[in-house]
Amino acid sequence: MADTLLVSVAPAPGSRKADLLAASRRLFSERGYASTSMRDLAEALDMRPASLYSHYRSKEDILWEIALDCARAFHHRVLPLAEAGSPPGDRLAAMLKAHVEVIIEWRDSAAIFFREWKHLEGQRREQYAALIHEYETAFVQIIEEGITSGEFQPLDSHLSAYAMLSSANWIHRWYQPGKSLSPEAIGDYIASMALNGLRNDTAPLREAGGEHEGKA
Amino acid sequence: MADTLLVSVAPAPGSRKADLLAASRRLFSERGYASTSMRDLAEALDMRPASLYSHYRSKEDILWEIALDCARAFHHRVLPLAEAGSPPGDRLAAMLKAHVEVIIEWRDSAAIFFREWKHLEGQRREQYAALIHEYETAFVQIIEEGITSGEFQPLDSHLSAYAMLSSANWIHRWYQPGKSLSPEAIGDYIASMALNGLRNDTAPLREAGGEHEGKA
DNA sequence: TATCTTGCCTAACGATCGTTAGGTAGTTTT
DNA sequence: AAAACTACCTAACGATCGTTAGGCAAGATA
Repeated sequence: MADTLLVSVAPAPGSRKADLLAASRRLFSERGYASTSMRDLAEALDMRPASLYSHYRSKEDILWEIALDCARAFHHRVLPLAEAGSPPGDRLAAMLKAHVEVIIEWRDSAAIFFREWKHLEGQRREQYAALIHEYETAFVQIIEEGITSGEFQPLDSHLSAYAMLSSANWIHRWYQPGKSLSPEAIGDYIASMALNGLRNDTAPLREAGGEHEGKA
Repeated sequence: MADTLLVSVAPAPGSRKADLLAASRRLFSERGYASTSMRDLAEALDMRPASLYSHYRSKEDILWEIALDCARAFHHRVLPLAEAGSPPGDRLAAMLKAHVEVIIEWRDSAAIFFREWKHLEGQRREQYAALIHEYETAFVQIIEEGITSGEFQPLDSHLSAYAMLSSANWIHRWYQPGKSLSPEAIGDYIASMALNGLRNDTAPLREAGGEHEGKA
């Protein structure tokens, strides 16, 4: 659909433009887009604010490039895994694991993929919302496949997809490279929890799903 | 610890101050704190910007009150459920369900509990971070109880707690009253997914937990 | 050598920000 | 009836915002 958006045009590594992108990713992610001024970015790069406009025509142009970069990573590395021929559970686990790895690898801009893109305006915002919707739909569809085949419980597919993606999307809040588990181990945990839950299957089973249970 | 922070001093319902809080909750949640100006708030209430200062001494004072209100709801309605005498799995399910219900009931300020509090400064920010940490720790501890008793799999307790809270914290992004499921049903889904996972237990079992599985 | 381009600079524009000073009409308290 | 308080107002302050105009030195190109 919006595939032309996803063709990479990354600046040369080590160039001043790449430095600007890196600093923007970090500051937008830490403080938020609205709370990061062009003067903040300039200071981080030891430049004058006006000089930034030699590389980008506006603050929103920077956000747009960062947001697209991150969307590219998710689309290119996760979505192809939806199409393998294995059972839905295996494919979903692989997708979740790849999703987690992208989040960790793109730590600084993952927050932008989830949050800060809302500061885009007009057509860009609509295009980006479509990219995100397309991405989420891949998870919804594979869950529906699994429900149809009987491999998954007949839960609400949208709610399930949002729940498992959300559980991954918070990683950038607490992940610390070196101190936390490896990206692969975290991916395995998240995938396992989404598919098998926290409960130990060898313990006495309980009824699944949901009626009420003693609400105040 | 910071219990005095959690004593409610809510303004009378229907008062102008309550209107201001409601408008602030909605706008801070929709656009973010930094992108909402005092003039925006004034316009939403059909007032002049300066008049807001008859009710609050600063913009941050408004954020602080909203953030505390929301923290109160979580602490008062969820944490007591951690202390019942039932098995960890049952208590955790009840806590998650209550957590979801608070998120939905406090839809407009839940985003502030999770995100916008970072715009608090100095001592307030530290106090609020402590409140959130205290809240999360209750989930971590009950998971550790369940692991010790053998009811839960021996997964990382912090990671598990963050993952299940996160899966709930995204609800405010898509929940639409009337159109979505009831808060109770969503709470049951989230709790069931966290404990039992998506996979149907009557289907052929797979190994749980986490080693690697054929990464590219 | 002459011209063009690149990447930075100084200076400043107009808009918008949170906030304050000072006033006024209506209500409540003394 | 006098005083005090409440909830709003007009006007404006200084700071900061994204951005632009115009210049200048160094390297690339002709």
